[in-house]
Amino acid sequence: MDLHQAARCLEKLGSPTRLELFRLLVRAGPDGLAVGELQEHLGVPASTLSHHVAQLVNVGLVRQEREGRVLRCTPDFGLMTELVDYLTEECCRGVPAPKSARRAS
Amino acid sequence: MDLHQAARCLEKLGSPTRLELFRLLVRAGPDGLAVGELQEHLGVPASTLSHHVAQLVNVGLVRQEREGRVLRCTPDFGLMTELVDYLTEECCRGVPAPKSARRAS
DNA sequence: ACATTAATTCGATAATTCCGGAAATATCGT
DNA sequence: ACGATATTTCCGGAATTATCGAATTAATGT
Repeated sequence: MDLHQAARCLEKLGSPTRLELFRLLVRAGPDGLAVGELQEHLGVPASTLSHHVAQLVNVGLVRQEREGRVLRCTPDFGLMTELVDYLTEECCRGVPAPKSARRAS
Repeated sequence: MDLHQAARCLEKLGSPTRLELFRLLVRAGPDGLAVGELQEHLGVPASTLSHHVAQLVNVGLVRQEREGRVLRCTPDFGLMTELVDYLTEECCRGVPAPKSARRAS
């Protein structure tokens, strides 16, 4: 994860609607949620929601898989973890490396 | 840290310029950096930079303290850590708590 | 008071994002 | 083929954000 990818991910998570959307997916179990289910939870018009979902898919934080008429959305835990790791490593401690607890890749 | 505060912070970090700016402050030691020093590193016009800094100050991720003619900027490690913790807790694991409780809960 | 340096605010323009209804596409059941 | 459901794409307007030169405020030294 480099700075530009991190910024793109942060930008997309930096909207209340999209952050909540992503949080719903994370908490929704391994099957994730269909777009329609997201819509019920979030209460935004279909086209608007579609735009938000597309942006998260675009940066890779959400994956979509067709299942009949339904598009099932699942979060990419790996990418999200990379993002959090980047923030922890690059933006949370003053000194380059505190010599202890250096476990991340 | 609630969802809306997290979204506001993420939004402001979600710009390459501001993310690099914040990263510079984090890595700059306890005295942080003056706005002018940031400008040298980032190479962006003074007024543009001032807006970016102001946005980070606005959400509380950066503090400013006057020191003579110079405005010294320092990152708020506490808030940044809260943000990372929020993401870890709310957006990184599918199940509410993975049974083997980690340290803070 | 004046000049100098540091940084912000102003003002105007350009670019981007957000939103949502209407139309289009995809899939399924009959 | 037709109708129903799920979702996206298209389109345009409204709102927001980005950019940066010029003017302005703040602090210091002479």
